[in-house]
Amino acid sequence: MDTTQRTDQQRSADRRRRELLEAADRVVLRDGPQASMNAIAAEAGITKPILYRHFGDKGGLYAALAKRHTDALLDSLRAALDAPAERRERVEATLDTYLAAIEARPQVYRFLMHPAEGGTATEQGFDVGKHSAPLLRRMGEELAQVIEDRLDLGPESQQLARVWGHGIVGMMHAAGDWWLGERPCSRAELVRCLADLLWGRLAAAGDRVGGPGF
Amino acid sequence: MDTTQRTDQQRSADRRRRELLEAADRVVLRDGPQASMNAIAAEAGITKPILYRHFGDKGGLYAALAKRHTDALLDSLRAALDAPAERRERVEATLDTYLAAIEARPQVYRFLMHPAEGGTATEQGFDVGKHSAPLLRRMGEELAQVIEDRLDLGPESQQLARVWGHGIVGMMHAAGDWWLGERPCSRAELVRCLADLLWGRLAAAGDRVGGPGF
DNA sequence: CATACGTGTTACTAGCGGTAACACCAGTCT
DNA sequence: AGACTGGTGTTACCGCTAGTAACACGTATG
Repeated sequence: MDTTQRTDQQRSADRRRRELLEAADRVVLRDGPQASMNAIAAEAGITKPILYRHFGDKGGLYAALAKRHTDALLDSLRAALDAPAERRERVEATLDTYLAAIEARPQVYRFLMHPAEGGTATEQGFDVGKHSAPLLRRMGEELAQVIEDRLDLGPESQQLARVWGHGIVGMMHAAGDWWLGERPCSRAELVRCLADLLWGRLAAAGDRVGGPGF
Repeated sequence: MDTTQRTDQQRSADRRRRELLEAADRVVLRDGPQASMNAIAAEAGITKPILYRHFGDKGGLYAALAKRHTDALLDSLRAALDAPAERRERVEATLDTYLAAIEARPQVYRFLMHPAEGGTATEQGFDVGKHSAPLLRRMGEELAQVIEDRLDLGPESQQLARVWGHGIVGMMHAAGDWWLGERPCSRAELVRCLADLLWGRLAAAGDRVGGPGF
């Protein structure tokens, strides 16, 4: 039970864990969020109980899987957000990075957004949104932090930043989801439209003739 | 098999259908989206096969259920959107209506947003967002229509309106979801923050001292 | 009376998430 | 050597789900 041995064991366990996650990744990429534990175990060349020993339950496995992808996406978003350019350019780069990511791997994106939580009715309480889409929450919080750090918003700075963070992320997400399904325009056009919205063109637009205006 | 009799039968079937939907509503309100067909049948005082004869499968029942609530919510939103007031007031009223609805019945809201699609792996294709949240899509499309009808947005009017419709709905949804979970402020404050965002305060805000600005 | 039909049931299948119980194989202590 | 311990793996099972086949009752029509 000396240190070296325990390190070896831990390393071995970690490697196994990574292998299992990669197998799970392949299956989820193939079958979508309904991938069964049986299928994942088979893909990894083992049987179910091993999965359960490593990840506790299906939620644990899915959380581990989601964390990998979420971390990766957040890294690219941070890079776009931190680039040395002026505000509008950076906003557009961030939007474009997100949209490029969901465009490149729609199955992964779908898995992250709709984890399809549990079959046997665990969790009874109606804690809305608690387990819904951790990726959206994390993106919202990160963006809120960036906004609060860099913008001067007066006394209610923190509250505004958090609302805006989650709001902007939601805007990006919903628009991206719709765009991915219908492909009504190019990615660049979508980015420009969204940036225009954030830049207040909605308030600035004139009423159409004959109506009371929106 | 004359016309009168067939009408009678159809009316009877429709009434039964409505009763079943109301029972399903109660169960979903109590158990959340994981409500089982067994539980719904028991609540309605009948057994499973009858449910399947009426709705085909679980997806069919859920779709019928979702349509009722979606229609009701969209009606209130339309009312707020059509009220005789100026643009900003109307936007705020619409936001507030939506937020009040999800605040009043979080279980219904959650059911509408996360239908928890099927246990046995139906649908193999990776049609992202197709089955995800029909409510969001419908709200986005309706808002897009209103925007296009009433605002003068120049040559790319239609495209801008659709992007904005889905984007604004997504913003409202994500912010609402987060707000419902954390309750960081009052509903009125949230509405004001979101309206500020739509009114371009993000672009207008000054940089914080010492940083390059967001 | 028989025949069709709508309404309801029981009893079942196949598959899911999750677990208990057992087998094997390494290294360690006496 | 021989017992003992801990990690890795298995088979076989439980309780649950969605969904279905097959059968039973009541009721109008020929």
